[in-house]
Parts: sequence; structure tokens; C-alpha cells
Amino acid sequence: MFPMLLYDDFRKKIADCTSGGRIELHRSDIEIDTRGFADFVVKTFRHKDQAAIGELVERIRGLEFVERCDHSGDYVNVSIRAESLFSLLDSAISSTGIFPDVFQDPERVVVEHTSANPTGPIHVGRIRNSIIGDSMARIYSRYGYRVSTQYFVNDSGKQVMAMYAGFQRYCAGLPLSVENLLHGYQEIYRHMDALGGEDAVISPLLKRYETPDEALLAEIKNACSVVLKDIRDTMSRLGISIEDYVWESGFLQSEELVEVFESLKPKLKEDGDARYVQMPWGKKEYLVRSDGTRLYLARDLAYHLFKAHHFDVIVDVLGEDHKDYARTIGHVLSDLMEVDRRFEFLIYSFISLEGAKLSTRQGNIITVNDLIERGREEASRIVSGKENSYDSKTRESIAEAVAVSSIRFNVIRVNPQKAIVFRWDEALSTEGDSAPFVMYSFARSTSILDKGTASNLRKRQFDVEEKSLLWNMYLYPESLERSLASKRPDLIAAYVLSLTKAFNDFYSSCQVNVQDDEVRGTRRRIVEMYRTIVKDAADLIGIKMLERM
RNA sequence: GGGUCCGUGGCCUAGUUUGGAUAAGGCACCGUCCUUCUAAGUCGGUGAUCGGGGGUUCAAAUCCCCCCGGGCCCGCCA
Repeated sequence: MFPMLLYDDFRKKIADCTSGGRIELHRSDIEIDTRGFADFVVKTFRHKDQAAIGELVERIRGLEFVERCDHSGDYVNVSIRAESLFSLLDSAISSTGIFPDVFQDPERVVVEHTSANPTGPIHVGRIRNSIIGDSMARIYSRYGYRVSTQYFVNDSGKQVMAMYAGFQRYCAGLPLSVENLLHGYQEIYRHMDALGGEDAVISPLLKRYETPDEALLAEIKNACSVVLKDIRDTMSRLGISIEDYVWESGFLQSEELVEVFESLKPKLKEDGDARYVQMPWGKKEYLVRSDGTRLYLARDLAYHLFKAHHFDVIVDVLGEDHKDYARTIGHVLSDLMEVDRRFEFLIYSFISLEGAKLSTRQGNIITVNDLIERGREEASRIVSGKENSYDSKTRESIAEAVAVSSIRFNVIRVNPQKAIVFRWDEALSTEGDSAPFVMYSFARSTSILDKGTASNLRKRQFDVEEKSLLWNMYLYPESLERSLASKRPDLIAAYVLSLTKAFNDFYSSCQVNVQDDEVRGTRRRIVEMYRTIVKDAADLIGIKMLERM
């Protein structure tokens, strides 16, 4: 089943004009104009037959939604009638409440994101995973997929063992808190060499763990839960909630693990008592150590098999350090194990600190909670400085929404492939291309609707700013499509900005609440449609729209 | 060393997948607009050899090759 958006696609209809004619053009020859010549441009470089192009122009002119169509240079410029855009959007939103409507797709998608080792609070380096993952899940969902989200909790590796051992050694008797666990974790790595290295400190625990020693399992899971609670609270503040937390320890002896080894049996190679699979690009990937214990890869494959049992599309959001790893699991699952499911990976580059590297272990982090707090203070100051005075409760809720939205926006707006260098002023920026810019326009639209009175819709000439706003609204499906196909949530951010700019132009040029019934009626309707669409799109990237700010 | 991704005005970010008409936003800087619906806004201005070099093409920020700079990976860690 192929996911689809339901709306009247003018672009497709223009493409249809070329079929059966003397020149054939593909949908990709028809572009959205970005230079101000028209709305759509049809590229005709490869067609020198002027008569045939003239014929095409005539056919396009015949379309009821086309206002103007001219052949100029090597392009055919097509302008769409504002009335057509208006009635398309109006009827879609009137009948279904959204634009574009979707065909409910029965395919089940699971997006795994965040999955950070529970060894400390979530920091700005890690949050990109959560922000991208959550937005991507929302985009799949908006597209009509049945979506679930998961966090794979690592409670079985060296890092959490070290945290547990560190807490025992350096915080004995103290309460099991995030601060104490983090302290123990950092201390034990500081003294690792003096204590005899990982072999002496961690390996015995790992061995007991995999036996399995149920009491140890429970204690470590308990410690992880404490840190995880803190991570969950932070994410929840950002409007991110993950449906299922799947514990790695659950796969130590699972059916799926047995299934992995069963399925890989013919492909598994021996190296002493260790076992590995050979990658076609030359690497050996180990699943079993010489001492018989299993590596993370084995448990993660079991986890992916578990996901494959319940979902059709399995999406992992991973940092660029896991790029080769993703290639490995993709190959093992699809080619070696021949699991008939779509495994997809969204790889993003890191957020770094200027000069320094982020590290939980070394204590060199900016926590997301700190970031939100700073943002809240900043926003609170701006709200207080405004003329219309809000009570302190309203002011604080505005500040929180602005802080959270700004942080999410400034992360999501960058192509996941590109690295981000963290800077305080950029992370919390409230001017220009930012979340508050979008939110503020929305708040102004609330005022417009509050102040005037409704009236009947009547057909009339639209101004250029009205047309431009309508056109931008019409383009929403294009952004949704591209964003989903290329797993680029940043494209939604770009769309939200351009829609907001179009609304601001409209706002400054077109008074809405005027005497004239026809003008007032259509303009108020345009504002309502804008609110529906901008809210829809903003929600995909976690911007919290406020009625007032 | 091998692999991989990135390099667009002083700074940040789109545009590269599918080559085409004036390279688009934002920040900063200079100037404009609050007795029309919220100035977190609007309008205008300064500022780009699209990292460098070669190639393909009627046409290259976009495709190919080489080089330079930076991130990440190259564990019987997770």
C-alpha cells in the first residue's frame, strides 16, 4: 500500500495536458516557481517544436483553474487563479477540517528514537535524536500511517554496569538519585585505571548479569529507571512522549534471540569459541565472545526482529557515529536473515559545543533542563516588557511554550545531515527565523478573528498578498511529501516559515475587519484556513501555538 | 591510512536528489513605519569569485575527477 495525500493536485492536471500531445512532459518537468515569474513553470528546453509548445499552452489555458499561461524563453509560465485556490482550500477544510486529507494507510510504522544510555540527564547533544524522532513520527502519522514510538533502554552494557558499580563504590548509603548515579559513573571512569581497568571492574558484573543473576538484573534496572524517569520528564517538557520503553535485558534469553541464531546458523562463522558474520564489505561483525557471552549486536538484532513481528516499517533514528552500524544491521536483517520488512535509518550529525566535545562521562554537558530554564527566563522578560500585561500564571505558561518551541525549532530547522554547533543565543533566538516568529503571527490571527464579525462569503477579486498566502497554503502537501520521502523534518520548518511570511505580508497589506461584507468575509475565511494549516504543520515539529502572547 | 558526510555574503540556514530565466531567508550593521486588527512585527539599504582547480554540457551551487579544510566511523564496547 502506498501512502497518499488527498487533494486536488493542479500540478498533475497540468502534466496531464501534455499527454497525447506532440510533446511529452513528466511531472518533474513542472516545477513550482521560486523566482516570481508564475506559480508553476514548465521547462521546455528539450522541445524545439514551437507549434507543439503553442498547442500545449492552449491546452493549459483551457484548464478552469488557470489564470494565465504564457510561453517565455524556454519556459511555459502558469499562474493559478486565486479563486480556485480559495475554493479548493475552503471546501477541503469545511468538509474534513484539514488540508490535505489523507488516505488512512494500514501500514504500521515504528520509530525508535532517543534510546540514550540511562547514565545521566539528557543533554543538548542527545536531544537532536529525540526532536528529529518525535517530529518524524508525527509526520508519518499525519500521512496516515499507524505509528508507534519506542525507546530501547540499554540496561545491559558496560556503561550502565559502570554506573551501578560507581554508585556502589562512591555513593554507598546515599539515596538512589540521578545526581548520585551520575557522580558514581563519572568517578569510576576517573579512577578506572587505578581500579584495574574495565576487566577488573566491569567484566565480572557482565558475566553475572548474563548468567543471569536475577537480583543484579533487578538492581541495575532499578538504577536505570531512576535516570530514565529524569530523561522522560525532560522529554515530556518538550512535548515528546514515547509509547514503549523496551528493555535490552528482556532480550538476553528471548525467543527472538534464539530466532536470530537459528536464522543465522548457516552464515555464522567461527573464530575460536567466538562467532561472527561476514559483511560483504570486508568487516567481521561478532555476535558471541570467546567466553560465550553475547554482544550488543545480537540483542539488538533480536530487538529488531521483535519489531519486525509487529510492524511493517521499522525506522531507527541514529547519530552519525552509528552510520556503519546501521548498515550492518540493515544487511544482516534484510540480506542474511531475509526478514521481509522495510528497515530504514535516519542518520543525523551531532550537536557540538564550540571547542569542547560533549560527554556525559566527563561531565562536559549542557542539560536540556538548563537550556529550557534559560529560555524561559529570556521569554519571561520579553513578555513582561510588553504593553498588554498578563497575569503571572499566563506569563509563565507563555514563557515555557516559547522556550520549548524555540529549542525544538532551532534543532529541527537544520538538515539532519548537517552538524550543529551549539550557541546559546542561537538556541534560544526569538527573532527572525524562529518559533516565536511563527507563534506571534498565529497570536495576531487570533486577535483578528476576535475583533470583527463574520459575514457571508462572496466571490471577489483577490489582492496579491491574499493570493500569495493562498498559494503558500496550497503548497503544504508538497512539503509533506518531500519531508516524508526524504526523512527531512527540517523541510516542514522551512514550510512553516514561508507560510508565516506570507501571512505577515497579508497582515500588513490587507485589513481584515473592514466595512465591506465581501472583503471581510473572504479575508476572515482566509485567516481561518491559515490558522488550520499553520497549526497543523507547526504541530508536526512541536511548535506550541498560543492564542495570545 | 581506508571509508563516509559536510564546506553557500562577517555569522547561521535553504537551494544540490530531478543541471536551466535576477543564488533565497535570518542574524549583525545602517535607515523606515505604532490614533488600521499584538512592533517577538513591517519596509528599504550595505554585503556572495556558491572551499580551490580541472572536466562534461548550449547551460553547473547542482553531475564527474583531483586537491584543501572540518565532523564521524574503522572494538570479541554499546
